[in-house]
Amino acid sequence: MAQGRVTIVDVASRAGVSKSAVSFALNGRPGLAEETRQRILDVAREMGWSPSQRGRSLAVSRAFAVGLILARAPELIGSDPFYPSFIAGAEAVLSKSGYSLLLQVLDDPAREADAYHRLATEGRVDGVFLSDMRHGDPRIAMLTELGLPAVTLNRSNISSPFPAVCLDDNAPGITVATRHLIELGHRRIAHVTGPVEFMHAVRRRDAWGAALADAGVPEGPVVVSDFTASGGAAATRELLSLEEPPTAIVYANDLMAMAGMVVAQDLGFPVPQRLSVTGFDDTELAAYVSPALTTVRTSPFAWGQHAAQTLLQFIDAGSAPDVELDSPELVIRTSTARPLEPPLT
Amino acid sequence: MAQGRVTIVDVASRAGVSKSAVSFALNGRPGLAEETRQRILDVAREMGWSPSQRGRSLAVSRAFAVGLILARAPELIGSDPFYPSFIAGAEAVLSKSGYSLLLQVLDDPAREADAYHRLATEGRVDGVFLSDMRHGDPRIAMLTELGLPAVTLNRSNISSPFPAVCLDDNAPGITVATRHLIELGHRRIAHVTGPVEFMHAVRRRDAWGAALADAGVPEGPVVVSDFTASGGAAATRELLSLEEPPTAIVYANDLMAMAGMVVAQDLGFPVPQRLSVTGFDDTELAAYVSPALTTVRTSPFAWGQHAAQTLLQFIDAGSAPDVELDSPELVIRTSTARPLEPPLT
DNA sequence: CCGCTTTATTAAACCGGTTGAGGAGGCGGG
DNA sequence: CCCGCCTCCTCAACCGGTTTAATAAAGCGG
Repeated sequence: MAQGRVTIVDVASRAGVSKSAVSFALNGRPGLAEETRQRILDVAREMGWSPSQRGRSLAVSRAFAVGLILARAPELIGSDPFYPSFIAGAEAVLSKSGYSLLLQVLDDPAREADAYHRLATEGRVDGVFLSDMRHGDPRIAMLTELGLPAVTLNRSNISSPFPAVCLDDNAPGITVATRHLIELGHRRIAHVTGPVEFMHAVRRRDAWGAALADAGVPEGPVVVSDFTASGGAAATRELLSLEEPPTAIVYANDLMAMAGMVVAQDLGFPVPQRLSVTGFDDTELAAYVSPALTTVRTSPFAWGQHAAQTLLQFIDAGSAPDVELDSPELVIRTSTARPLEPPLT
Repeated sequence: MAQGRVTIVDVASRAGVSKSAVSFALNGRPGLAEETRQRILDVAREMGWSPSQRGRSLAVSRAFAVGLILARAPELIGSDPFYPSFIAGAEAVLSKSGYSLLLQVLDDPAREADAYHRLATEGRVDGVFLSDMRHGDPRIAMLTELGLPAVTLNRSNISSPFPAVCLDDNAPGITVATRHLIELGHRRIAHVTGPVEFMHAVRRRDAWGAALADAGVPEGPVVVSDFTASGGAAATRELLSLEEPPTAIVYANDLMAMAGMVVAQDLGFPVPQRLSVTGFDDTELAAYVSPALTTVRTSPFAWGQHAAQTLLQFIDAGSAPDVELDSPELVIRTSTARPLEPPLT
């Protein structure tokens, strides 16, 4: 059974009307007697018919799908809890609107341009999410050229015709984390950042620097890392081998912070007694390591929801306002404390 | 510019041939002069044309996409590194074949049936991955009924018309972890498992039990948990409050194990001196916690690759053999050691 | 009872490809 | 010289919907 799929003409003939009538009924268009509409819908339900997305897509020139392209090394994707939650949030609003999410994962960032190009020319999607914004991000020009709608997750540093949905774009999360350390009395505060090609990495770095400058605290050392546990461990080892090791480290994500804490304790820097540590993300595990990690709680789920909402609106209406999500909050746990020796003021 | 997309007829007229000719050239069908074929392809490339997936899909009654439906709570998805890696692996082979991955995330497992139904009747996908197999999994009957091809990730306990791609299906990973603990001299070995509706949870439990029975070691206590850090912490607290606490715990994933280690140390059970711990997954962080976690290394990426390969073959040919991936390997680190007091034999 | 408007419905074109049947031209064999 | 066949290519139908324009029927004022 279920050999030949049931199509609109099957429904039409069963209901004794033309296929146009079925289409009208389905899409709630005016010009059909209420009774007829009802009968058609009843027959459709009874026959278990849903309109073929293929036919529909072709007719209305829409894919009813949006794309997300991840151009990160697979192992990095796995450890970062951001995407799954973001996707869950986006999916929640997409599926409600009959849209699907097309996910593409690239190991080789060089093939990224090609991937967007194909998504666009093949007409597989009506729009895309642009994540991990970079400096002078080339994807913006490319998508403009292709005529493919997009939404950027936070802003790039170049002007863009696409709406931006921002969460912690100016890194107030890092600002408040840094301030927290300053208030505790720290004066040698280091920073472990992500790859500098990412906007969010430099924004966080800048926010950290500005918070220090505001308080008249000299800028501590910075190590550029890569968001992985091994990178965080290496960066920490580097910082703690300095002649004057920092008394606190602001990490750009939880994973590096958690790995860093272990390294610190191994090197004879108990946390938080001799080293305070802050993370970023508030992954579930952060509350269950020892000491529990003080970190910045972001809400990727909400971010996904708003990004999807904005993207759909932009696709529909041709324009959509930027969205600024609530600043993330600092979750203070036990990985931060006053420094052992008070600073010489 | 880019107003009207370039279509097959544009290419045809530009190349001075019919659209059939263009189609033939594109799909490498015989019956075209080599020179003509080349000219057509040149024109197509020059005009930047890729065939519209919409038209193609409709004509050949194929979606050129496969689906993955995740019916887990969003926060659980985020912390589990399995899916991102699995998806990356699947994507690697899918995109090579011109297929896309449709990802759907459901908060409410009750809506799962509906989701599969729509995917099938709307014709959005040509097949799906079935993950997190459950006892007497109802999805198998549903998909059979819908005529939607599928591949199951490990087997269900009911017969299935779909090929299964198995990794650690009989949980040899847990077996070897348990044996490792037995060899170290442990005699009170507990187990923290995932929700029992999942096949893999009970398979792991059974493997643990069998390994103990094989060695003539009495079965230790079992706590059913939920794969989360908080669940792992709670389970550990429960186990260590027993009158006779275990000297070792086999956890069903790393996240629970890592949270469990912290709880243990807090309760005065230093790891590995008074408690040995094994995890499952070998997440990146596992090597960077203290003590470093002894765990079972699975390869979700390879699993994704094989699953996609098998699914495509099954869609194409109507049948595909089951695949049995290599058993995962035990990575011995420092969270396991001989028990303090030798057991009274 | 006619012509005009309004309402309910349908026929047919269209979206952009694929595909089976068929036609034009060249060539070899009878 | 004609026929048949092969090669190369085109025509037109088709996939399953949407949408525009046209038609049939009904309402209505005069």
